[in-house]
Amino acid sequence: MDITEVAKASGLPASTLRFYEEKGLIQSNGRNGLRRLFSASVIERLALISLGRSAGFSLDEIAEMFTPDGPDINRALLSAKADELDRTIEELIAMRDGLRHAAVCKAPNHFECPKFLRLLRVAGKNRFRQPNKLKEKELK
Amino acid sequence: MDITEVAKASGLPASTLRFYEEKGLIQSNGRNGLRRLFSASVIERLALISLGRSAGFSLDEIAEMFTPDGPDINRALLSAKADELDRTIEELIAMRDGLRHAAVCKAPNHFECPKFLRLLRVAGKNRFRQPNKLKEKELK
DNA sequence: GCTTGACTTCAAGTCGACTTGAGCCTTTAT
DNA sequence: ATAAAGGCTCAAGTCGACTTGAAGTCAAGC
Repeated sequence: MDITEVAKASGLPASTLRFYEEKGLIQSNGRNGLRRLFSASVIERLALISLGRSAGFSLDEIAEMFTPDGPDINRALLSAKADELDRTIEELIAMRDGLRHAAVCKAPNHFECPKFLRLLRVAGKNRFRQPNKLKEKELK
Repeated sequence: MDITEVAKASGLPASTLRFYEEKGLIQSNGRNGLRRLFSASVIERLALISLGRSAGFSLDEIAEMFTPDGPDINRALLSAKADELDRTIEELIAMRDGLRHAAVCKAPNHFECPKFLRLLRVAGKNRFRQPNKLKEKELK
């Protein structure tokens, strides 16, 4: 497959594919003149990369997982991420409940509402970095 | 309170407080010489900002919420974010289950495991940008 | 009176994951 | 034969939320 086909099949722009190749996340198996040739299996690989990204792995972490240096490093890492996700999920649930409440709360000032204050305490504990916002292009 | 007290009370570095002030997220009420003076209420405000960040609002969005131009813009926005969080939570739950499964799965290749493939499909739908990783400093 | 240390401003740097641009080379259609 | 389409490389730019650095100001203690 050439890069455009891979781009279409995966939904990723060609620039990203080149970038991933440079990072060692995918390989092209040869060239046709200048042009990269990919085997069809790269699609699954890309799906796996998407999956990893969605689960919160960085590209570097994903790259490591693809070159198994140790025996069970992957499994340990996977479990650890699952645990991490678990915590994140609980935080988000508290957050969601708080938002929903705040949206309908009658109290003139949220600080007078005990429910809200409880939420505030939860949130205070979990200050983690947030994703960048999506760009227009990525939204449609 | 001076900036160091606020920093201690809020857990945020002074640089962040200056940055927030510049962005209009907080106000200092006067100076002692050059030095900013803050009223104690800034602490609650900062907690609210933290809360907003944790819930996925950008600083700009938070700033907007603090200057209510419309009547119920806040409530609508809060509800919308709650809905958004709800979707995110479901995705993360699928992701977590998938990771947990992958960590113990016996299949030599995950692509041969139906459970994993199902997860892969879910993940494929939700490619959203991920947070930057935390820095050392922020971890401890 | 002079150092020290905490504050100040303003500009520039950082992080990760890409994207964009400039300038070149090839294949394909006219 | 020539031009458009599309791939190539490499460097630089982008995004948001801060952080860092240089250079200056100021009050307090010796």
